Amino acid sequence: MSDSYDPSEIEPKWQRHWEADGLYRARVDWSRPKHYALTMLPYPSGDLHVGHWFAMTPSDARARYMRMKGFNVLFPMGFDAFGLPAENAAIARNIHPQQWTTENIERMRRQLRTMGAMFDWERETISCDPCFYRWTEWLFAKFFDGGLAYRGEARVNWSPSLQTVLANEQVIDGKDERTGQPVVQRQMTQWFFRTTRYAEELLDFSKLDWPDSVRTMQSNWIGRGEGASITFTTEDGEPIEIYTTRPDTLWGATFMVLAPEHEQVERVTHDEQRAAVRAYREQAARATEIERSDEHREKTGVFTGGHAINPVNGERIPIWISDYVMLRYGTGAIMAVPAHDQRDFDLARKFGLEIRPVIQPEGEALDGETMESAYLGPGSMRNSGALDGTPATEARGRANPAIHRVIDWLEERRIGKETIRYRLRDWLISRQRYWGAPIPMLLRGDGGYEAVPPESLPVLLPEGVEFNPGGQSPLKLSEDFRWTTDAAGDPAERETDTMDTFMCSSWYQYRYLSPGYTEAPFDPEEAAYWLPVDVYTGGAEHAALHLLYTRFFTKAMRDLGIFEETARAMKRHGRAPEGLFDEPMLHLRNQGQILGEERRGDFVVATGRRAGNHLLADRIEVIDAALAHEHSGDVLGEILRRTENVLVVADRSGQSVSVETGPHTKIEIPEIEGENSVGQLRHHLEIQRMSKSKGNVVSPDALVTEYGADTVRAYLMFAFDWEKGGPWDRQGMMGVVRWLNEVWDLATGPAPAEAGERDAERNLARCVHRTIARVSESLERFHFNTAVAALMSLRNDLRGSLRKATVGAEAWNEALRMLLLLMAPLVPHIAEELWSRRGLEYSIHQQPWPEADPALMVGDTLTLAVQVNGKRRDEIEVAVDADEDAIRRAAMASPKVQRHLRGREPKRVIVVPGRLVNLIS
RNA sequence: GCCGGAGUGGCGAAACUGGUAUACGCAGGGCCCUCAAAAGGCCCCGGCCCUUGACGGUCGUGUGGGUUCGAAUCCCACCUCCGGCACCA
Repeated sequence: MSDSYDPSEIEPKWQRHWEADGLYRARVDWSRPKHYALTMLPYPSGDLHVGHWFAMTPSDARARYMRMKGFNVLFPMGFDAFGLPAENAAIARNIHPQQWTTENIERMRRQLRTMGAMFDWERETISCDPCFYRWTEWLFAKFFDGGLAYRGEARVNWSPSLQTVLANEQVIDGKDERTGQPVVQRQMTQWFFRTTRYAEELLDFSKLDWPDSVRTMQSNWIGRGEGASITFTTEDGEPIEIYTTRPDTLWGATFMVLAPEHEQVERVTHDEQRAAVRAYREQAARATEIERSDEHREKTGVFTGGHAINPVNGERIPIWISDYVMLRYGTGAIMAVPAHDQRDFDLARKFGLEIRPVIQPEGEALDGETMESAYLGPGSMRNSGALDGTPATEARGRANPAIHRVIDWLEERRIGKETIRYRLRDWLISRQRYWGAPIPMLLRGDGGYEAVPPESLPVLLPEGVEFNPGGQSPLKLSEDFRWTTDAAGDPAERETDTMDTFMCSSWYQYRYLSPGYTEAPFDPEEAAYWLPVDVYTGGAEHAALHLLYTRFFTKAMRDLGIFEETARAMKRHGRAPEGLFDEPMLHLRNQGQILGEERRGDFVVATGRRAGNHLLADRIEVIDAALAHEHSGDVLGEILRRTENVLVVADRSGQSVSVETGPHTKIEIPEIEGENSVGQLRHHLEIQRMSKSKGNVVSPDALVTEYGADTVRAYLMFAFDWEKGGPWDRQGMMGVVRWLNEVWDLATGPAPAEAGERDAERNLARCVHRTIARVSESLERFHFNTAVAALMSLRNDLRGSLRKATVGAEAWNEALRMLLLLMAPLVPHIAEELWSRRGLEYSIHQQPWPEADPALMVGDTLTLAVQVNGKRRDEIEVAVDADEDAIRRAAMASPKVQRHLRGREPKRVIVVPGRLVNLIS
C-alpha cells in the first residue's frame, strides 16, 4: 500500500474499468434532473492539441461535478469531419478524403480517451457519416420546402488558375493563400438560407446566459439600422429608392450616389458620360473586396450625366456612381449629404460638389464653403422648409426628435416610410467542393428546382472519383452522380455543389441525442428529456458565425415544426415545452487560448567577414550570455530568427545582423556532443499561437506520457484563468506534480493511531467544509484555477495536522474522504485509485457531492481587523456572537488602536460583521 | 475609427455583491537531511524609511482626478495591450 504514484499504471486501468462498466452511459431517466453539457466538437485534423485539452478537460470536470451534484449528465463527443483540409490532403497525396478523415478520427479518438473524460462514446457522431449527413440533407430539403432556402446571386472569390471558388479565409490580400495567384470576384448563382428573416429575433438574448462579448459581436454582426426609405425620381420619371438612417438631413442632399453595379446605372447615364461610366464600372468589378474597402484610399467616382428630383423639396441633383456605395447594403443607392456624412463630404470636396449644412449646431454657423469635415453633432434643423428649428440630437432612429418628425412627415406625404435594415446577409451555403454534404436538389427540365424526396436520402457522395488540383468539384465530373430523374420520372440534373460545413455544426447537438436513429434527425423521446443544451463550452473564435448559425437553425427548425413530436413527448412526461426550442444552448462559456512558450535563443559569438549588417561566418560558437564579456568576435548576441542557413542575431551594438553560414562554417554548441550543424542552433521564440511552422507546439501525448493525464488536466486548470488562457510554461507543472504526489502519500500512508483533540479535529473539519464551499463555488463559476488552489490548501492543512498528530483516525479518514471526493471531477483517475485503496465503495464518480455545513465552517472565535480612520492598525479575537458593543470595547482595548486614536474617543464606529471594525476619530 | 475585454509581486494568478490586497503555485534566497546528487523538509520572499534586530512607519493593484468611514472593485478623463468589426448610408 505504500508504493508510489504511477499514473501510467492506474490511468489506463481505470479507463478500461469505467468503459467496461458503462459508467458514463447517459440514459433518459425522468426521475432525475438532466444536464446536457456540450463542448465544441473537434475537426479531425490529425493530432490532438493542448488547446483541445484546455477546452475539454475543464468542461469535463464541470460535467463530472454536475453529475455528483445529482444531475443525470449527457456529455457527448464527435467529429466535425467534412471540410477542406481533407480534400487538400486528398489532392496532395492522392488518397480519398474519407480515408484521410477516418484515419485521423481513429488517432484522435485514441488520444481523446487518454483524457479520462466522461464522454459517452455510444453517442459519438461523425458529420461525414452518411447516417449523419442524410439528416443534414433532410434538413436542407425541409428548409427549401419551408421557403428558407433559395437560389441567389453572390460575388465569390474565384481563382482563375485553380478554376474554383475559394472561401474568404483562403484569400489573403487578394491572392490565393496557398498558390499566391490572384483571385477575382465573380458573380455566381448559389444556394442561400434566409437568416435575415430571423434578424430581429436573433438580436434578442434575453433567454441566454452568454458572455457579453459574444452578444455584442453578434449584435454588431446583425447590425440593425433604423431609418427611412425614400423614393427619388429620375428626369425620365423612373423611381430610385434610397435608404438612409439620417432622414433629418434630407434637405441637405446635393447629389445622389449609386453603387457601380446598380441596375439603373445604365439607364441613368447620358451618352456623353457613357464611356467614363463604363470604364469606372469595369475597374470596380476587377477590384477585390479588400481593395475596395481600404479605408485610406481616396474617394473615386464618376458623374453619370443624369439627374434626380429630391422629393422633399423638388430640387434637381446630379447622380454619381462610386464604389463606396455597396450594392448589398440598403438599396445600393444613397442620397449624398456632404455636410453631415464624411464619405459624401470627401467625394464632394474632391469633385467640387455643393455642401449645404442643414443641422445647425448651437452658437456656431456652418459654412459649406469652408467646412473641413462633415458635422455629425447635435443642433437644430435649418434650410429644411416647414421642419426648420426641430432639435436634432445625436441619438439614432426614432429616439432622435428630428428623425422622428421627418419620418412622420414623409409617411404623411407618402414620399417615404420608416425602414429597418440589417447588415446581416443571408447565409451562402453552396461550396464548389467534393468533401461536404451534397445539396439534395434536382434541376428539372423545365428549369425549376425540387428537393430530393426524403425516402431517397441520403444523396451519397460518389466513391470512384478523381481529385485533380486544377479541376472543379469532382461531383461535376461524375456523370453517374449528376444525371437522374425527378419526381415525375423525367430527366433531371443533380445539384453538384455541397454544403458549407457550418451546416453540420449547426445541428449536431441534436444528433448526439440518438446517433443511430433512422426515423428523424433525432429521437423525440430523447430530445424531450435532454433538450436544450444547458452548458456549451468552446473557443471564442466561433462567436459570430457558428453560434449565430446554430441559433438560426434552431429557430428555423422550431418554425418548420421539427420539434413538434418532441413537444408532445415532453407533455406526456409532464414537462412544459413552451420556449424550450427558441435557443439551442442556454449557457455559453468561452475558454481562452494556450499560446506557445517563450524561449531564449542561443547566445552566440560569430567571426567572419562583415559587411554592414551582414556577416559571412567562419565560426559560430554558443556561449553563456552571462559570460559574454569574456568573449570577442564580429557579432555577439542572441539568435532572434533562423531561416535555412541565415541567422538573425541581436548584436550587442543594438543592431540586428544577418549571419550567413556556409558548408565550411564551424559551429560549436558545447551542450551537444560531436559535430554541430546550423539546424541545432535555437532561435528566440516569442509568445504566440502554437503552430508546427513556428516549432512551439506542446504535444499533450508527450505530456501525458511524462506526467500522466490527471497532472496535465490539473495543471491546465490551475495555471490559467480559463476564460483567458496564456502562454505555456513548463516549470509551473511541478507544483501540480507535488500536490498529487503528496495527496497520494497522505492517502496511502498510515492514519494517526492516537485519539484526537477536540479543537484540532474541529479545526480540520472547518478547513474541509470551507474547501467544499470554495471548490463548489469555483466549479459553478468555471473558475477551475481556484478550485485547484483550494484543494492544494486543504493538502497543506492535512499535512499540518498529521505533523502535529492532534487528530484521531476517524476525523483523519473523514477529511481524506472529503478531499478525494472534491478532487474526483478534476483528477478522476487518482481519485478513483485512492478511493479504492482506502476500501471505499466503487465508484467515487457515483458518490454524491459533499455539502458544506455552515455550522462547521465557523469557529468559536473569529479575527477582526481593526482600522482607525480606514487604516488597518491591529486585529482582535472576538467571540463569533459578540455584539457591536463588545467588539467596540475589544477594539478600544488595543494599545495600538489607543496610540493611533491619541486618546480621543471615536466619533463613529463601523462594524462589518465577520470582517472588520473601523473607528473614526 | 467604432465596439467589446483586460492591465495586481520576478512569473502564472487570487480577492463573493465596496470591507484585512497579493490566497494557491512557480521561480529565487537561506538552512536541514545526505558521502554526494536527485527527491524531500523548515524558513524568507511588493517598494522605501527608521532600526543591531524586533516593534514600527509609509507608499503600493496602468496614469490622473472624484465618490465613500473604507476603492483592485463604483464614477470621470487618459495611456497601453488583446479580440472583433471596418466606406454599412
